[in-house]
Amino acid sequence: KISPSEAEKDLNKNTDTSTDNSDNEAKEDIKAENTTGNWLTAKSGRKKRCPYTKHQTLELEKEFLFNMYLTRERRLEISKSINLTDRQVKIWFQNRRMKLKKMNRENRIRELTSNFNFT
Amino acid sequence: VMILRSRFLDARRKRRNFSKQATEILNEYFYSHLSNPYPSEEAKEELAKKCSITVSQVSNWFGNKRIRYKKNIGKFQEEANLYAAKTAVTAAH
DNA sequence: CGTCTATGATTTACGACGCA
DNA sequence: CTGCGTCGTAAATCATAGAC
Repeated sequence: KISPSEAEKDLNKNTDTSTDNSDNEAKEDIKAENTTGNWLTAKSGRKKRCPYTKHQTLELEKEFLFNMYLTRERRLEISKSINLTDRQVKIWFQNRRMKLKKMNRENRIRELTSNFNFT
Repeated sequence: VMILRSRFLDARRKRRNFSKQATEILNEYFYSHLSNPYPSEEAKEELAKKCSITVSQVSNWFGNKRIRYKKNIGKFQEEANLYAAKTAVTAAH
């Protein structure tokens, strides 16, 4: 439960305890280099985000409507038909499922709120 | 009732900038945790409550803030100093 | 009032971790 | 070990509130 993505943060983590009391003075040095911690470490070698065309999105969306999860075969067909790599299609479906989950969460809350206000 | 209902539902559709107080609270947290501005899920919930926004909105805000701050630290220097001073006072007492 | 820029939200792409 | 699942995020991009 505590685990969620702590790993990545651990990499950037610093000892907060040292920050609290700190013996100032040398602060300037520390500050200049470290105030921002390492969290701004850029991710290396990542592919630049490339917005998909309307056609690609539409096809993906249609397929998602048919099934939220893809078989390897289907994934291959689709990626080929819309000119995306199969990795991109895999990731698109993962992201799409997360989006759906988020939408459901919001709808649930909204409904509760509506009832509270109007019934 | 239905009118009020639809009004409420519509209101939610348009994006509004957050209130000044909300932005204040978010910035205070951001600048007082500048070395690691990644609130935990619990912290996000608390911030969401204090700001009267959703946890998702808190996440969006931090995501945007981190990347925009990083992209142009200079532009945020004044703001950073302002909140640093403010939290210093708070901490002082 | 019309231009723009700042701001909140959404879309790609991963890394870290999980499980079978 | 492979391989695909979720989760949280970076970074780019979108949409348009709002400042000017």
